[in-house]
Amino acid sequence: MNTLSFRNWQSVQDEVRRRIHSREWAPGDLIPNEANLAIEFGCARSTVNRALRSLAESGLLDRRRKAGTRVAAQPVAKATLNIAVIRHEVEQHGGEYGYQLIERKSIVPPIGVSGAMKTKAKDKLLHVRALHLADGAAYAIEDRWINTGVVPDASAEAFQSVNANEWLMKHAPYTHGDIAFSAVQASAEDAEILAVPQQSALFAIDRLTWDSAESVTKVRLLFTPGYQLRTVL
Amino acid sequence: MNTLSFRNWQSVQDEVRRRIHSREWAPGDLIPNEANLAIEFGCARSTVNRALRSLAESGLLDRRRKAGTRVAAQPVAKATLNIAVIRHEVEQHGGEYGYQLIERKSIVPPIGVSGAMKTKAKDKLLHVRALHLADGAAYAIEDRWINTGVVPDASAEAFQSVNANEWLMKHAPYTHGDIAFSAVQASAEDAEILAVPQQSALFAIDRLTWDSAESVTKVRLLFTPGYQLRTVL
DNA sequence: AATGTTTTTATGTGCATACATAATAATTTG
DNA sequence: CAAATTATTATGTATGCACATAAAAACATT
Repeated sequence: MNTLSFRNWQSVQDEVRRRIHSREWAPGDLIPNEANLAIEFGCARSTVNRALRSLAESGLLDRRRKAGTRVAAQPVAKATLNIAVIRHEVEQHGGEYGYQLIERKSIVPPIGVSGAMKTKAKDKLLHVRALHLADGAAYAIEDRWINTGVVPDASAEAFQSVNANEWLMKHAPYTHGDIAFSAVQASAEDAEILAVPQQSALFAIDRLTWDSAESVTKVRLLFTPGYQLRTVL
Repeated sequence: MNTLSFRNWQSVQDEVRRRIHSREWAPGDLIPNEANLAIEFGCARSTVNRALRSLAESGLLDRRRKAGTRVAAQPVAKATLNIAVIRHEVEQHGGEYGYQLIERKSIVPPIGVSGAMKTKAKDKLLHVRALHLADGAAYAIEDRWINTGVVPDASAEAFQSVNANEWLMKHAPYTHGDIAFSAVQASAEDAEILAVPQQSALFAIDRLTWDSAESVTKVRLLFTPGYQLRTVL
């Protein structure tokens, strides 16, 4: 075994990847510890650490103190999606972005919404419905609830020409959120707005964002048939 | 300005997060450089680097050499999805996992499939269709093509009791892949197999994995209505 | 044998220092 | 004045060392 020299963490990572891929280190196997790998690779332990940590983050390795590092038995495919701003998404595909407000009013939301947003059942929320267009054609319907208790400025905004997503991005900070993807059938109204057959399968993104313990906004985006959300593994 | 002491990278990260969240550092703003932050925080530059690098990875900061670090104007919501093994997904929800082979044969695929998999148009591929069950009820249909040129062992496997995904995980390494999510209408056949109304909106996951320049497998999973893929931001 | 305690060990992190690299800014040159 | 050249600067990374921490393993105790 000639002590080849891997002088940077990327090449160490590549070498580890290669060994896993070639089954030299099979799924479930315990691999040598950092100190030994450092000796073998002719670099500092911190360099090995950097490489292994990065691989662990991407799900290829499982690491535990004292227990050591092993090749993930089930490389849980971690796909990182970039939930882009719709404007950018449209423009990136060479289309011209358009926006159209459908409805905007302050009302008491259905119990499901106030429940999810943890607002008082009788509190009014700002309801905004709008249409996103690509080259003049419908692209996605947005149905949004805004917690004006948390974002009072929203009450003064018409959302006539500014879309709510971009406005909120600038004016309302959030700490975390959850997001869900699903497939839903187009309602009669949705189908008409999107100009697609009734019962069409629409791709839905539901997002709920929070500022600490308070909800900021809840939004559902319904995309026209054919929409795909893609990423790499 | 009292020099508070942040002795670990997590707390530095928290403090940076706080400043961004409080708009002390607004979206688009250039923040102080690592060296100065290190002085202010009373820690080493490498600690600051660790914190900022991590924030950049999660999309909250944009960093460029010499240009410095700025708060992302559009915190591109990066959602990391864990595309779990179906068995685990079912079992995690407290269900009993079941598997059922529908069809398995070696045939010349449609031109769309050989094109996507970059195999010769006349080469046969192994086509496997199967059903994943949760508590005896249909959960998802799997429609898969396996490149037996790359995974010859698959020809000898019946996939009668072992599902193809788990078998491939163990026997076929891959270097990368792409994945796409979409909504599709159930075909008559799919609807029957899944025992759902025709034209139901189904959530579809299409995955294509590669071993260097050669495709390993192409699979489409169609989930029963109501399926949601969730994650946090 | 079951329980609690101590040791051991591999990863996790912090620090000081040095140098690499990319990209901008300043300067020189034609 | 435009183009090519040379600083300058902020991030990126490698290294050696020290110590922290989680968890397994060994040991002692009841």
